[in-house]
Amino acid sequence: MNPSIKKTEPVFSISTAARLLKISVHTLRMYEREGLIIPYKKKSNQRLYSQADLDRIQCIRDAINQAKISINGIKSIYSLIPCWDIIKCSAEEQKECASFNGAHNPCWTYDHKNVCKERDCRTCEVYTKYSQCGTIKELIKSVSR
Amino acid sequence: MNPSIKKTEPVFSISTAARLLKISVHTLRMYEREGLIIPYKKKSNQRLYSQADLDRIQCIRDAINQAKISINGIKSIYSLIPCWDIIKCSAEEQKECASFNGAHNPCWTYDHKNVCKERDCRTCEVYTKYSQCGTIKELIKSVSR
DNA sequence: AATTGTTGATATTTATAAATGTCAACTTCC
DNA sequence: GGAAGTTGACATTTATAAATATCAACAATT
Repeated sequence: MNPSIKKTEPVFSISTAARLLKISVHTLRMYEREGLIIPYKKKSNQRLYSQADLDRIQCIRDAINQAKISINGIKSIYSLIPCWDIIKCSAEEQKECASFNGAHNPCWTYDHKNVCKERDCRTCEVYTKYSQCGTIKELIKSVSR
Repeated sequence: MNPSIKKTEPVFSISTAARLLKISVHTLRMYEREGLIIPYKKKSNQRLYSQADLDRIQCIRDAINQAKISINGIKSIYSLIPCWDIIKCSAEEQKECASFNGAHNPCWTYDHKNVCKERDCRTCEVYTKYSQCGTIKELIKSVSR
């Protein structure tokens, strides 16, 4: 891979991404509809994927096909990411946050308020930290004493 | 329910438990084989279930049938419970613990060493804290700063 | 301006997880 | 001691999640 291109740079069209991952464009759109991934969108509404996106999607595929975790299972796991700790939102903000209060879907699938409002979920640490497989437990460890 | 009987007292036979939960005995044994539940075992190897067991199993069924989380998904979620924090095991002990080191199954499905060796998983807080649905996120919150 | 690719929506197929069925050996408990 | 219940192992069924297919409207690329 060209090292001058950042891993987070959205450069692959949906058909290229599908070819590289050996899946169909339908599947890629399905994962997006389910809230598992957030591809970059051009002004014309067309999707672009970065290498980091591809890595993340490969993890999702491994979870589904090898680990046999259902899509809803993956969403539930994502919902356990301690976003409130990662972005250090205040107790006040936590009080009116769906993610903090027992949500069962990833935080980036909800409407945002407060600190999160200013953030782009696609580039937010909460979303990007799971671009490598199996990092959620590490995340939990790092926030626990 | 008779209030003099503790919720954790193993009193229901497998067929009674199945009838109360409206499922088959096969399903109960399957959940056990998968490591989702740990029923009490008589000396003769026959199973007994407590009210807490029934509550827990109902949560599992809701996760499978309503939330559409696969059994492997539930196992993965259980594996995220910060047991090292709950039972306060030492850094030394963590080093040689499968659960601490990226396990993808619940800690109670592994062979135990150190502090855990003395514990009965069935009564261990790590296992019992999820007898109420949706408490894992609360657990993660409570251990994060 | 013509070809190739993308969009979202709906319908269909397929792969397989979850749940049952069946069995013979063993317990339990009137 | 005999009926009713339980055990584990293996086979089978069924319910449905995941993946594809098809479509007409729109965008991009040459």
